[in-house]
Amino acid sequence: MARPRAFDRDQVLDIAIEVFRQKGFEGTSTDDLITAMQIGRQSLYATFGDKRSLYLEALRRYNTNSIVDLLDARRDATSPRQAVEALLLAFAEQAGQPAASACLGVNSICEFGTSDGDVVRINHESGQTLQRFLERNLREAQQQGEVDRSLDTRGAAQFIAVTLMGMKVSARAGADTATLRNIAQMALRSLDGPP
Amino acid sequence: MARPRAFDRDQVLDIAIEVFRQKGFEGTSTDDLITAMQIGRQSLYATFGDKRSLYLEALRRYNTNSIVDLLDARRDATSPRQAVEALLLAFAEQAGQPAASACLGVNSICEFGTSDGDVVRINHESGQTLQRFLERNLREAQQQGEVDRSLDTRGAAQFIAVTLMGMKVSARAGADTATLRNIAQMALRSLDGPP
DNA sequence: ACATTACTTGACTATTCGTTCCATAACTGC
DNA sequence: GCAGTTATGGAACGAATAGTCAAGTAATGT
Repeated sequence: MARPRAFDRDQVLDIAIEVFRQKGFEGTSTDDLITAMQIGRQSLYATFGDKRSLYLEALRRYNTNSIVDLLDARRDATSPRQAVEALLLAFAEQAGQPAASACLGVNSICEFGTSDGDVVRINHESGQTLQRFLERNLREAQQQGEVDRSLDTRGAAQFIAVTLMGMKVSARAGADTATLRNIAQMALRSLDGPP
Repeated sequence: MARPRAFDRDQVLDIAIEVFRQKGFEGTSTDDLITAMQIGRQSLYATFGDKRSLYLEALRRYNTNSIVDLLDARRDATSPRQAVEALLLAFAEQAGQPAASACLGVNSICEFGTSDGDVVRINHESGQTLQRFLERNLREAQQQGEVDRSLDTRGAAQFIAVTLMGMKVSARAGADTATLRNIAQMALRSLDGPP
């Protein structure tokens, strides 16, 4: 019917994600974006609306993919506790690499706080997804006796999620895999019962 | 000798800190600064150099004060383990309040990563101070049998520090005091020995 | 009182910002 | 190949940006 796009939408969106991860929202100019994405200025505005819309879409996509990657790590786990362990350790492995880049979700929280309702909503949603996964696994692990029976699984799931955020900041500050792995293991200790 | 400043340097620096905490480095304009600080543009440049210098000085001062506040929470503690507990719980109390604002240190890590050497250095320094405090207390607590004897105190101290960072991001996302307190308590569980 | 010093004020520059306009190019269904 | 439709490229917009300049003003030591 009409002239088709000369670029793949998702492909250039992934590039935008990478730029935003490295420079943040305010730190990224539209010039940075079109240079990295290798598309014209007009194409950017026609395809994604304005800079803010592009950022929100990038954040949505990043969070979704991020959760998928995270949950994918548990595929070989043979027990619910192992699933949680695998998630944390796989993250340590990946985020500790020198070339690893920042978490767009954590960055957006730090940059916007609670001032931007859309950002809050997007992050809350993916936060809930992770929370549900952790809580379900911890409950099951509890039933199998893999974690302390007296543990509040909801609180424990929140704790694991917060540890993960701490690890993300740590990784952004340059922490290596060994350090992150150790932190993951320390967090897992708290799931055990009292002496 | 000559006309004295019409404003208190530290006082307006504290205001700059507050602005940077809320808006980040890139998100803060020099207009934002002089408006909030209530000083003239020239006074800002004459007193603090350029925007970046002001930011670095704000970060240095914030980190120093932040550590002091944090360590001050342990003054009533009667044991090394209690000191660590008091630190985490006092932070939960303070950061969970609705009016609490962001941690400039964590924000700077997220915004700059490892790209700005000065930022890295400043954060590293205060990170080390906290790390030393935690490690010393955990070692002493270990000697008194308050924490697991087989624990690697250095790794445990790193873990506590990372948990604290996670709590900071959590608080920035809007977590309340009760949630943060629970996370602190979960982290402390990991210091106990195995069942 | 006066000279010296330096703070203050506000205008100013040059650049960069996000966004839009417009003419042109490219593709599809007929 | 033509008409209709949409993508593209570049120029241009006003607003905002970080930083500077120069003239006026206030406080101090002598």
